[in-house]
Amino acid sequence: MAQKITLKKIAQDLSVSISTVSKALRDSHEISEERREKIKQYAKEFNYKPNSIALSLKNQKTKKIGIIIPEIVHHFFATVISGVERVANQKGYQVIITLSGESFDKEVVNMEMLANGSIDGFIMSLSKETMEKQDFHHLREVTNQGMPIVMFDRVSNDIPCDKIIIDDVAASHEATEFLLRKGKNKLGIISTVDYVNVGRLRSQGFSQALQQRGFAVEEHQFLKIEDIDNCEQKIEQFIASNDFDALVAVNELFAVTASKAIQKSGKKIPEDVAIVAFTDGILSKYASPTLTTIGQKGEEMGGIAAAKLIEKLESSDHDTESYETVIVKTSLVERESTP
Amino acid sequence: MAQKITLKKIAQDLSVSISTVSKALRDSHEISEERREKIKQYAKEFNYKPNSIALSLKNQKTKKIGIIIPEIVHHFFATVISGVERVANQKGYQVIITLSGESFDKEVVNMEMLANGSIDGFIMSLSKETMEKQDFHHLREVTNQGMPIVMFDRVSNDIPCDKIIIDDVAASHEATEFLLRKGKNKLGIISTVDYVNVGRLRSQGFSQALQQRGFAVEEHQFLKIEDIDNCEQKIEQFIASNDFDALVAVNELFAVTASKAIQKSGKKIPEDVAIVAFTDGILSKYASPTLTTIGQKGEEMGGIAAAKLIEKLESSDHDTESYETVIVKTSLVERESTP
DNA sequence: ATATTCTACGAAAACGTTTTCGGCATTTCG
DNA sequence: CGAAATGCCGAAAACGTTTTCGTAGAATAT
Repeated sequence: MAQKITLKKIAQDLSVSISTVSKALRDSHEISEERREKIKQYAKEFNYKPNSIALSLKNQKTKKIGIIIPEIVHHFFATVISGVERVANQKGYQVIITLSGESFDKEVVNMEMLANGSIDGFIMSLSKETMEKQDFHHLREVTNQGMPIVMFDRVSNDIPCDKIIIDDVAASHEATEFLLRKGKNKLGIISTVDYVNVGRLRSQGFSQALQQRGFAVEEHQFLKIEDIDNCEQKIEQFIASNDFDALVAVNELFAVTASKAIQKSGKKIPEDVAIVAFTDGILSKYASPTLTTIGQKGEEMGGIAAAKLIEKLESSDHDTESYETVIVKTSLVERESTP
Repeated sequence: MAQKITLKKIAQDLSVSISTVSKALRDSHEISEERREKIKQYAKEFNYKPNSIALSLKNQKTKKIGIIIPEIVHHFFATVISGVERVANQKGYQVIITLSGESFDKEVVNMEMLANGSIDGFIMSLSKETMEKQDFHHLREVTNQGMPIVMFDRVSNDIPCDKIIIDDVAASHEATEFLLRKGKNKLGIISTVDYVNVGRLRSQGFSQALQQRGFAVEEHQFLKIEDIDNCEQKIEQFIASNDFDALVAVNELFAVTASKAIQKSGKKIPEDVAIVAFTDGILSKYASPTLTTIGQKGEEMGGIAAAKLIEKLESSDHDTESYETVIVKTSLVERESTP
């Protein structure tokens, strides 16, 4: 009903000019105290709030951050968003989210839609398809226009920008070493296909730890899963055809699926087979048995990403072009799935 | 590096007027074919895309939808967002997300920030604090300005707007009846405090089903949890001090916590105690045993919410003021926690 | 030849701000 | 008393679009 109130309307109603109203509301000493008060009171009464679109156009800043992630229903990504939102909001920024659904095309389209003035900068994690194609022209286009990007988790070395990652190799190394120290010596890893960098790097850390301790590393110890939806069969087979006494899984889902398969086969966790999973999410906490995990601290990563982006946005534009890669420490959370 | 290209720049470079460029790019027959082609080619070469902020200001439409939810790390809310995003994107809209963190104040602030021109309409679920306070002035302010709201899940009857909910009473009734049919007759429910409407309604459905079958309904059968963080102790105590053979839980977390407590006490699921949980999320699917649930279809709810909102936004403004409440059918997903 | 209709383009307004500049009226200073 | 300074306000530009309107010249019709 009540029309949106603008400076113009206030100006008309009070028979002054628009500039006078604007100045009064911004407490300019150019306006006499009497007028200033009258205008401010009127504005308050009608609940005037400056139109943010107009401000964006004027200032060439939107105070909005664009996020592009593969899926929001993955707990890790949800925690990252949560972290981004927290620090962004606190610094007066808002967050626009789009989902690539692991599709390259959708990632490109969403990126283009956001890049046309809707936002000041990006925070993103690449889709699986993008990782596979290694096609980053859309990112390059955006950075060429001077719009900053901060990448996290699934990043590309081809793009110069700030990056927030965990040291996947080191974390996987640590997890593997942890299992070895517990006396396990027949290890396997359930990972993703190699073009997903986190999968490749975690496999690498696994191998490193074994070799360093003088263990052989053979192909049959690696399961690389492409499609998360029907991983069950592959995992069961992987377990049945090997005599593992410990497993590393690159995500919770693989871990809990493996856990169930192991228990179904009559073996005990952690006595017969121990498990360590990446991503300390809700599943690990509530599975039976609960899972020892490598906490990825998504909330923290999101917070750092937002802080870095905003810092770049608010620095006196492009004085120096330097990019940083922040490595967030992981933390091993011990639960029931390891001795 | 390369500056953002605008109509003005194209016009300068090609020595024509801004309006000519605009018309040419929109394929106006007012411009000669020769010029039109030249301009279009130039625009394409420099990858011109109209500035969306300027368009928003001009058209008084942002093509953006604002979402306010309590938390994003709750799987149900994540699925809703996923649904909203899907249909919004498909219809050319983008999605801005803010989180209330169950806080009234943050809900109000976020709402005010978004209402100043940033978006065309809201999709939201109320924070717990807002439900408790029953203070909806911020919603009323927004609707008074003619901005449409669609509420889902946690809604208020005091606000005239479209609503997307499940029939909590009926669903809870159905779940309870299901347990009774399985021969269970000592039932309990683990719910939230009453000011959260879903908790109250689900308790109500539970009672109804029991009464309809001639069972007594006593207070000791109800556990109402306020704080989700340390629900464990309360649930254990609830189970220990009652001799239930079946439980209804209003969310997955309560259910799996109860499940663990029951198993710890040496009882078997579902033989000794059966469990039905609300919200068919990831936890139910992977818990041990897997949980029979009432699927809430968050993705679908989100999709419907977005469709309804966009329909309202694109209808010839305010011809009729009619509001609809859509009740999304729930579906009982049988798994191992019931016989 | 004059009047009318096209064709093809540009000027300008509008969306809602902020800010620079200029100017009138009054006061202060020399 | 004249000049400079000050207080207070409005006009206008700018951000990037789209769209309405006007118009100059050419083509057509009378």
